[in-house]
Amino acid sequence: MKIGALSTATGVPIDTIRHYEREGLLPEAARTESNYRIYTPAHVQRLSFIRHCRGLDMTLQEIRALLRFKDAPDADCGEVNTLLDEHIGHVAHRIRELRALELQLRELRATCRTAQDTAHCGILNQLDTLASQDGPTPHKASGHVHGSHPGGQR
Amino acid sequence: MKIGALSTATGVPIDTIRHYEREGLLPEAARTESNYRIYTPAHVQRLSFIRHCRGLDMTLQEIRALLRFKDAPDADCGEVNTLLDEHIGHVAHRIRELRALELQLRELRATCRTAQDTAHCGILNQLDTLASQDGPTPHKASGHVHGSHPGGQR
DNA sequence: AAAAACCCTGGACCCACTCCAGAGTCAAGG
DNA sequence: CCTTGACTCTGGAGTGGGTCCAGGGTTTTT
Repeated sequence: MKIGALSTATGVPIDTIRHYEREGLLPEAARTESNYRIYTPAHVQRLSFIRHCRGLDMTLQEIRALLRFKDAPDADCGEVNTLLDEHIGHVAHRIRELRALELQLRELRATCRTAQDTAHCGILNQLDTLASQDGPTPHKASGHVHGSHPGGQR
Repeated sequence: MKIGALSTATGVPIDTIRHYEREGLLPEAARTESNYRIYTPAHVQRLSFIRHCRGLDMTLQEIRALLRFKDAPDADCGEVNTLLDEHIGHVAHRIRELRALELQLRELRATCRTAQDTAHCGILNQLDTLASQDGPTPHKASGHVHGSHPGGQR
């Protein structure tokens, strides 16, 4: 199958497939005479695996590590556990952060119940006041779970 | 005060201050004869405001919008509410996603209690099996709250 | 006067894509 | 046979929110 077929088979955009190949997650595909990539069912399986891991919010690096374990069937699986435990830790950490955040935002929102002019807006005033004390700082790479906005996807 | 003083006063790295200026969040500072930026207490206040909003995980775009409202004291504050409500929505949405994710990850982790060789590792096998059905896909820009890994910070 | 500390600009880099330009390839229809 | 359109290729740029660096100039301290 060619790349378009792999794409529809897995639901993964073509550009992303090529990206995974460049990043060494998918092995380089065989080529036709006209330089088209040719994929096998094994590729479908591997791509689905990658995609599932991405769905679990793992980085490509983590997935690469997981794939290395998969490719070395005699290796110790303890490291797989470790990797996963760390990932769970990051996710749990980020959830706690976001919950604290949501609470703050709701409190902030409560300071403005009705629409008035911005000069008297409780929200803006509150943000000003909070700014002169010092509230939360943008989260640094404390874990590895990032903010509330999607990355580079449009 | 010069940029270093502003940096220590607010705890915001120098590079980040210049970045905010380039992005139009901080007004361009006056310059000395030798082209050094000179800041006033008003800058400290504004930078703290920005930083507090970033701490609430708003994008620079959202903060820009908020600052526009702040700079137009007669404008309708209803839009501030709307902006905040949307932001809260995104955060709440991402929390739900991450919770579902954590649950999945814990289930997955439970399939491998003890370290064996990877060929029999419940986790890898499980990921394979899940891959052939189809599980969750990487979250697209459904809200605007992104994944579990920090953005470009080292 | 020399050394250290500060400041400037402009550019590259991070992640995981996403989009695009410009070119080549291939199957179906006229 | 030729055209049209769908498909594929490569390489490069852009996203957000910074961070880091080189290669210079300036100011403060010793």
